Amino acid sequence: MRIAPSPTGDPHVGTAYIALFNYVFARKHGGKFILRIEDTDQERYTAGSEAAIFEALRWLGLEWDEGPDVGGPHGPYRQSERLPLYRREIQKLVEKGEAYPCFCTKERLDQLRRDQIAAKQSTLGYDGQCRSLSPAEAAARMAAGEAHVVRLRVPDDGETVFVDHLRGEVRFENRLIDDQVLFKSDGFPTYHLANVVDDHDMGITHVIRGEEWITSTPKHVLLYKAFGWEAPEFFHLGLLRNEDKSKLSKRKNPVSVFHYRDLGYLPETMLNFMANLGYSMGDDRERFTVDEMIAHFDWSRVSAGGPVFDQKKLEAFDGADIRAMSVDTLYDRLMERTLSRARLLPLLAQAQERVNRLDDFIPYLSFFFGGSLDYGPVIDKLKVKDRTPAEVATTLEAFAQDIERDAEARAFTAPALDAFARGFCERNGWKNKDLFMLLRVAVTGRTASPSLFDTMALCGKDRCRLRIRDVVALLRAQKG
RNA sequence: GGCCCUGUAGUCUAGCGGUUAGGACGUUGGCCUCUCACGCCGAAAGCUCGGGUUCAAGUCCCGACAGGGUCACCA
Repeated sequence: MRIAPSPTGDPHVGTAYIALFNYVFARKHGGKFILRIEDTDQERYTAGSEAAIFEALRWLGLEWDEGPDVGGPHGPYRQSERLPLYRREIQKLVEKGEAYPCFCTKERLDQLRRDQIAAKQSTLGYDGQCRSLSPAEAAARMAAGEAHVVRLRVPDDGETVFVDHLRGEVRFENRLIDDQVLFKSDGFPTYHLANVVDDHDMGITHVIRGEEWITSTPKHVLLYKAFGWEAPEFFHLGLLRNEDKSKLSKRKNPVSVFHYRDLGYLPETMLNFMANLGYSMGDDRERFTVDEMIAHFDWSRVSAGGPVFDQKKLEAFDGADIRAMSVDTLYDRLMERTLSRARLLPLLAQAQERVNRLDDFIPYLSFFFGGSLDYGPVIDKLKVKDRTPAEVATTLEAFAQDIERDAEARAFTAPALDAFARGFCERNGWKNKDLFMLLRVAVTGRTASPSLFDTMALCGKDRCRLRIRDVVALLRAQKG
């Protein structure tokens, strides 16, 4: 069993969801739960997100047996550190004729795609131009240093069948499967190659992943066959959804595990809630621990549909669990996370300059805690001179989105936010004053607060994002 | 659009040929109560549609429809 996230942003609840099922299944059968980092995409790689994945999974208590930080007999556990292995394996495939080098340029492929779309061709894909290159010619061109990728030679006829243990037999016609790129011209393997090679090398017997992978599974099966390896068992879990049933997304929902952690949801409740999204005990029990789930776990009780991630129900579960604690335990939990010394100290430093009595600290600092705010008292402050509410909403939304695209601002530190916000105003023709006040009101619900960017940094990205989202919705709901 | 997956109340689910279709969130009525919340009791709300198979179908088969995913030198 393994969970193999790629470090490309904040740790996603979908990753945690899949991890839960991998973890439970591994524990149930005494197998190993392996964490492997799939960092073969240099462009999307973001620093720090690997550590964030560790943090998120550990917060939930989903400890792995082998991984980059804990080691194990199958290391290394980062794909970027396994490059020689992929090179060796792809070489074997080429020698066997199961894969071939392809010298087609990006431009030619783009053009090919456009032509296919223009011709209303139902099946898009590579036309196989380099398939028939003689080994000698290919070798010569490679020796000349010509840029190339390596593709899998997918059979033209027949079909590839595999069993998904949640759905039964799934069949794909081979002629509809593209000659997948296995090795990129930048010297990195693609997901398909790295995944198959690693799963085999690490002795992965059961692949539990999201339904989004189901259409690439035949490619993987073909790859196992090309290598002459036995394929693992496959289980594709339904995808977590937004309320409108589309794949759970940052646009429409808080999807970072840290959002839930930082707003004070209980990790064990998160786990129980996610377990209910797809798993059922069979009786009417829905409140259970991970250990109970492990003891009970059976694939026949897992449903294949993609569940909506219902915040309301999570909230209800969390409330019930809070109520079930002794006040003593509640105190400990609160101090340990919400009112920890580490968290409080920087907040107190901010309040110290603005507060006169000890008792005023808590009310003053209130906006650093909790989730959504009541904008009733400051509703008028959400207006910006000469701009429509719709315009303001769009700008706020763009601001929140663009932060993610900025390598510095993404880290959400005060100086980075400051620089980013100023740049954002310049790019979008906004006065600093206008945007800053708007943000202040959105994030704090007040017109007076500590320095905006310190405040945002201290509130945390997820809390800010939630509130900005709230304000955007509020503005859109207003007419005009 | 091609291919693939899925289809029980608004949402998460139980059901695996014969049930008054069960539970939970949400919604809602009431009780409790100085208020709110909690708690307790109750209610409304569901088998996507159409064909088969069968004495009998939410349960099996086929088709339609709907939703989702996927068609990259991203994972």
